[in-house]
This record gives sequence, structure tokens and C-alpha cells, in this order.
Amino acid sequence: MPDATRTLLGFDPARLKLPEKPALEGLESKWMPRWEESGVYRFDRTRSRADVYAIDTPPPTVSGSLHVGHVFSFTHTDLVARFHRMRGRMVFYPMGWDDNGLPTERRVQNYYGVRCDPSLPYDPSFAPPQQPPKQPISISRPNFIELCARLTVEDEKAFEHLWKYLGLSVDWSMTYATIGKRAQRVSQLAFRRLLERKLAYQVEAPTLWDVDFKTAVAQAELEDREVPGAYYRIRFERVEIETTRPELIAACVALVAHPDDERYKPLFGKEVTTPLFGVRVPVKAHALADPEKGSGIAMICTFGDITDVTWWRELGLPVRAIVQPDGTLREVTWGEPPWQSVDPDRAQRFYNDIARLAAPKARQKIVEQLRGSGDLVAEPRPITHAVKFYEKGDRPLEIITSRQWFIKTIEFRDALLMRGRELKWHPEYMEARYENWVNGLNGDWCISRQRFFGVPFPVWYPISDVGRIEYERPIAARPERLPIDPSTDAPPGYRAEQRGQTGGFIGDPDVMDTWATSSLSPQIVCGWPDDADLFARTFPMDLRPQAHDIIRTWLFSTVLRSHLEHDSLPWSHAAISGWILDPDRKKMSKSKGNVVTPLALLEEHGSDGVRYWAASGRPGSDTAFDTNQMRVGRRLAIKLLNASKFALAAAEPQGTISIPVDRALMRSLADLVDEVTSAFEAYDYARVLQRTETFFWRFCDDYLELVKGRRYGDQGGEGAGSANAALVSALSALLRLFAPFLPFVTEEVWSWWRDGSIHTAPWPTSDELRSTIADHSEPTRELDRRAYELATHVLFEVRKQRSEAKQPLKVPITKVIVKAHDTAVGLMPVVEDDLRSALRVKAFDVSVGDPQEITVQGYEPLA
RNA sequence: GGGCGGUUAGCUCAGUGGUAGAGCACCGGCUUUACACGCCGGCUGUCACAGGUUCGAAUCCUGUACCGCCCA
Repeated sequence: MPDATRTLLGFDPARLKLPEKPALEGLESKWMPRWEESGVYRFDRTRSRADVYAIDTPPPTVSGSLHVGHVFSFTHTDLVARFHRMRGRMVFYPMGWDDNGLPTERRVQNYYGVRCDPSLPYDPSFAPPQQPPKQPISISRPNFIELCARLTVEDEKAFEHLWKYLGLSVDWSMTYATIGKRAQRVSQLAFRRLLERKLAYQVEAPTLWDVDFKTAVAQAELEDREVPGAYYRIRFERVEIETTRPELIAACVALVAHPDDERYKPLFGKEVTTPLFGVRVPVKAHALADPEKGSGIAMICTFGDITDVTWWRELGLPVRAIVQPDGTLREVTWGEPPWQSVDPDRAQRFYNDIARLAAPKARQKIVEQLRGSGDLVAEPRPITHAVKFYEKGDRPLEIITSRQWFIKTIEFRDALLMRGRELKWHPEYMEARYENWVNGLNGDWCISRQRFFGVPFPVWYPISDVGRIEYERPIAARPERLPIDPSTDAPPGYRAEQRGQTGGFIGDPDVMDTWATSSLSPQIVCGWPDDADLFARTFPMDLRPQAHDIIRTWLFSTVLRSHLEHDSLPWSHAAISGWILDPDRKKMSKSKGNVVTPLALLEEHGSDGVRYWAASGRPGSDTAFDTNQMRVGRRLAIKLLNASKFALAAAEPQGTISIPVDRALMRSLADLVDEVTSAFEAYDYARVLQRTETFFWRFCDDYLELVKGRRYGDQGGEGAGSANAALVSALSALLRLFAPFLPFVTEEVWSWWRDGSIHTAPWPTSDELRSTIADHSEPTRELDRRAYELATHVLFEVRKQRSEAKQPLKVPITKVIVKAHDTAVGLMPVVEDDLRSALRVKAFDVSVGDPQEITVQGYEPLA
């Protein structure tokens, strides 16, 4: 036996310190600080890439609250991290906080009672009032950002505590924040490099726009919602169209029907006049027009929806935009280009009634006018239809023409599909979500947001001698100076006083989309580009764990950024976790009010108990929130304490494992190790836990009972030595198999008799376990296996008959008659003494016979 | 409308061609010197439905229904 194995499987009585009454209570508070002090999860950056297992952990949004879903999926990641750590890999496992963007801004506004006004100057002496005032205080952008930073620091502390309490094996010395200096530098640098390569560009274009938040949003942030609406059938001279947005008639630039639609073929190329406003618009043909929808001919407005944008672009139509950034309709002077009308005065009269109204009000008004003019040819037909919303917004999105930054995406569609196939998905079918998304992309990624708490674009614009902002000539910051804030820093070659002056400059006012930063999490944590040494040891990373709802956002954008910057995948594996379902099988979420506070849950059931439940959720599958499973996990942890105490309490004498049932146990444990190791390698941690648990429970109920008498010496020294060696070796291996799942209880037990942390102990191997046995010949293996089978079979039969006879265990059994095949009869002497003691049987009467029969003959009267 | 996943005991779930399983719940028994947060037993099924392939189907194929999610 090699020394290392002896150390792992052996037993040192001098080292042993058993508690009187082992308990789970307090294990979290005991081990949290010890792990931190001893640095068991600290990353050692001297190790080479092949020895490193790098995990790209999802940074939780700190301004929100952690919920059970977080506990669930982060446990999965930790299981995998702990497995690879025990397998000898140096695990690179940093945690990040996602704190920029809208959620934080909202929370800061409510928490401090403030509002950001970018036109105000910075006030270094500003302090928020104790109580948030009724009327929000307007403060400058730098002041506002300070408050955001202050609040997120507090949130981060609470989050960190929860993660430590759950037992995540994160290296807390590497924590980052998406708004931190380092993340800002990486985001700005990566952006700047895309700019140089013309992969990032700025354009004035129709953009999806939230009228409440007054910001652009990206395709990935959209969600369709079914809302009530109505089809209005409206006459345009010879044709009748149906629309859900009659208030946009003034913005109509054409009509469109399907090229094959016989009803409208004669009209293609002709013009018609719009009702009320008298605008001459062409009738066009386009394949996207749906003959089944409404009357089969649609009005194209600039812009009512995404299809309008497509038609406008592909059919080369003019722009007549009326919706403003705040969602109201702008003022229009009819008769002046592009608002030509066959009757400008009439158009103006109608339009004056809707100018400055929000879209729904304008709609009512227009419908009245159409009814009055006789152009509404039927009563409105109520429908429900899918309308695009910003996922965090309350009003339907509008399409507003504005100047925004984009990252090129569409031209890489095929390459991105290839990347998706290159990535190993767990479970595999999740790749379909990715392909689905990539195939459905309809434009480049809009990354600018009209917000404050985010990473600014490292760009300024010159102001010409006549005071025009020259957007087409952006001045980029020097790479070595990043990160910068263009609202406070001056561009190269300019003085600060030239801000906003003729011949001076102005900073880009926007910030980047949250995903434009978090898509760089691998680069941020792996040290790109300033720490090339760390980068070479960690990138591309091994694992991206995340939920399936952000495949289209986080996963996709990370793949894109890595593809553009490094021409590689950011990681080799993606493990996708499922949802938590409440008892009604609905997704648990904050908005549904059915969430549970995670810390209270951990305190009630113990972190190991909660982890046990979480570990039962296989990758990708939705899992029921089930406190019962947490209780089961807790019982398992308690069982581990007690069984360990038993195995260690009388562990002497130690000998060689020479008795058949002991050898059989060690071999089946070796088989278990092989099976669960493969399962873990395939990210099937749920199976690992389930198999190990089943084995452990059988180990307790059968094996421990079987050898109880022998290990106390009632068959002499050799038998006791063999049993004790098997008990201790099996315990060592079982504890290590459970360690990723139940880190607290396994560490506690390990500390009773071992030096060092179990979490850096090597993962068990079947070789290690088989090396405890001398004889590996086929006949011995077969004999051992059958002997163990026979023993457990007799154990079961006699227990059953005793239970049916309702006899207490302390009543001895006079005799058990065993009739069996000759092999079994031959094996009885090998297991008889163990059985006699475990079952309190006075005598066995063994003979060859068919069918097999095990009969309890009678019970001794109690003295 | 397109796609993905699911439907197995009262509940939560394993089970990829060979006699339907586990835990929990339930019922009965047991103070057994590791554990009553325990132990020993017992009960529990039209494997969603309908066809097909096969000697044999929970498992493979086709279709249907329902649940959930993604996309449009």
C-alpha cells in the first residue's frame, strides 16, 4: 500500500478526538471562518492551465435580493468546483457582483429619496438625509453614482455572508464588481478595440425605446406580452386596411400587401391618399405582409413596430416620425416637407387635436375623427395580441430614431452557431435554445443606454466652430488611461474648460448596457489584458454555470465577445440550471410573492440539508421547492455524524482486511467510486449523491450491523482487525464522496481524526480502495460477493420473520433453519458468526435443499 | 404559429429493450450500549392516451392530450 493511501485510509488512535454527542448545530459558524483563515479555497496562480479548473460564476444583481433559485443553482456550481478541487485541479472560482444598471438606480432613488439630474455640478459636501424626503432631491450624476456605490457595498456584504453560510468554496480575495474600476477598464478597453476594428459603430437609427425609462433597449431585453387591443378597419380611398394603431396614420408612409395577393396586385406601384391628413402614399409589395392578417393590406408607419422598420429599410421609404422619446406625439406643421398633404389646413385641424397626447389618448381621438369623417368603415374589433415590452417596463415599446452604439452581430451569425456547437452543454438539449436565439437575431446589438449608473463610453465628440457636435468624429480615450469618465475627464489634446464650448468637446452621455460589461466576465476575472500570466493560466475557462432564461443574453453575449476578441469560446462547458417550482408547479419568483428568505431556510434546515435538496436537481430540470427533501438531507448529515462516531469509537485493533464480507464491502465501494466519478465528470452530480446515499444507508443498516459483534472482538483479534480496517477505510472514502454535497458535516467528522481539510483531500479512487485487499483472484472475488449476498439475505429474512412475530430484538432466537444450494451451504460458516451476533440467533441448522428456505424456529423465553 | 423539455405509487423523483424502483407520507412492531433527527418490517401502480416495431416496450417509432419554458 503506498504511503499516501495508508495515510488516507489508515487510523491513528493518538489523533482521534470524538465528541460526546455530535450535532449539526453551529457547524456553519464554526467552519466558515476556519476555511477563510486557512485559505482552503484560495487560488494558487503558480499552477499551469492544465491543472486549473476555471469557473465563470454568474454575478448576482446586488440591488435585488437573493432567493432560493440562487441557492439552488450556485450549489450546483459549488458541487462541481469541489469535485474538481478534490480531483487535484486548482479551482479558479471568483465571485462577482452585478451592480450597474437600472435595478440599482431605482433602489437608490427610493432608498435615499434622490433623483439624478446630469445637468447639475458635483457637490463634494452632499450627504443624503437620514430619512428619504417626500420630494426627491435632485443631485448630480457623480453624486448619484456615489450613492449607488455606497448602497451596493452594503448589499454585497449581506450577499457574501449568505454565500459563505451556504458553504460556497469561492476564493473571496478575487471578488469583482461589474461597476468596479477593473470591470470598467476591461469594458472600455474591449469597446475601444471593437471601435478600432469597426466592429462597434454608432448610428442614428430606429431603436426600440422605453418611453418611461427614456432609454434604448436591445432585442435581448424584449418580452412579448398578450394585451387587449382592437383592429380598426379604415378606408384609404379604394382600399380598406386594418390596424391596431390608428393614431399613427399621420406617420403613414406606404401601404403594403403580399406580392402574390391577387386582391392588391393591381394597386402595386399606385398611390392612395391617407384619411384625415390627405397624404399621398405608395402601395408596395413585400413578402412579410400577411394576407391572412386583417384585410391583407397593412399601413407602414415610421415607426409602429419592428416590421415597419424592415419595410421602411427594404422598400426605401421616407421618414415621418411623430412619437417622441416621452411617448407623446410631436408638433407637426402640415404643408412643409416631409408633411406634404393634398389639404394641409384640414390635416392641421385634425392633427392639432392629437399633438402632445400620449399614444393611447391620441388613438381615442383619432378614432372619433375617423368616425366623423366616415373613414372608419366598421366598428372596432376587440382582439388580444402580442406587444413588445421592455422586460422591466410597463408601457409598450415605441420605436424612436436616435443615435446609439451597436456591436456587430448579424454578420457573425454562422460563426456563432458554430461556437454553440463547439460548446459542451449540460444538458445537451439546451443548445437548441441558443440556436433558436441566434437564428432569430434581426439586428446588431444595441449597447448604449440612456442611464447613469453604468460604464460610460470612453468617447468624446468635438464641437465645431459653429457649435455643431461632430458625432461622426469621435475622440477615443487612450488605452493606458482607461477607465475614464467622459463627463468629468477631458479628451487628449483638450483642456477641461473647453467642455461644451465652441471648438471644444463634449463627452458621450450614455452608459453601456449591463450585458456589455457582464459579457466580459471571463476577461474581467482572468486578468485580460493587463495580467497576461493569469490569463494564460485560466482562459478559456472550463465552466459557465447559469440559468436557461439568460442563454439569449449572458451566455450569447459572452460567446460573442470572446469570439470577437479572442477567436475562441470563453469556456468549454456550459451547465444550465432549471427553475424552482412552488407547490402549484409555478415558477417561483419575487413578483409572484412566493419566495422564501434563503438565510432563514439555511438556518432552519442547515446548509448541508438545503444543499442536499439543491443537489437533487439535475442540470436543466426544474425542481420543486421541497423542505421535506431538506429534512431528509439533514437526517443524512446526522446519520453521518453518528455512523462516523460508531466506526471510530472502537477502531482498535486495526488489522488487514481478510474476512470475506469485509473484502466484499470494499470491492462494492470501489465499484461505487468508479460509477460516481464518471457521473460527476459528466456533471451528473444528482446521480452521484443518490448512489452514494443509497450505498451509505445500506452500509449502515446491513454492514455495520453485521460486523458489530466482530469488531468488538467476539470472534477474536483477526476478525476485529479486519472489520475495523474496513470500517475506517470505508468511512474515509464515503466522507470524501459526500464532501462536495455536505461540506460542513464531512469537514466536522474529518476533523475528529484527520489533519487538514477534507475539501483538499483527494477524491477516492477504486485503486485506492482495492489496494486494501491482498487477494484479487476471480474465485475469491466471487466467493466474497456471494458470502455478503448470503449474509444480507439471511439478515433480511430473519428480521422479517421477527417483525411479523412481533418479537423484540433482545429476545434471542433459538434456531434458524437454512435450506439452500450447496454453494450457499458451503458459505454459511464464513458468515454464521456475524449473523448469530447481529440477529441474536443461538443456532443455525444448515442443510442442502431446494427450494431455498430460511425459517425462524422459535424464540428463547426471556430470563 | 415554430422549437425544447416533461407526464412512472398520495407527494418528490430514479429507471434507454428482459419479473415496475427509492425516499417521504401512511400502517404495524421495536428503548438495540452510533443514531427515536433512530431501527425492523408492511401497504401502495391501466408507467398520460392511441396506434406501430419486437419473442418481449415505462424504455424505440408515429400521432394525440395536458403541463412548463424558449422563440415568433
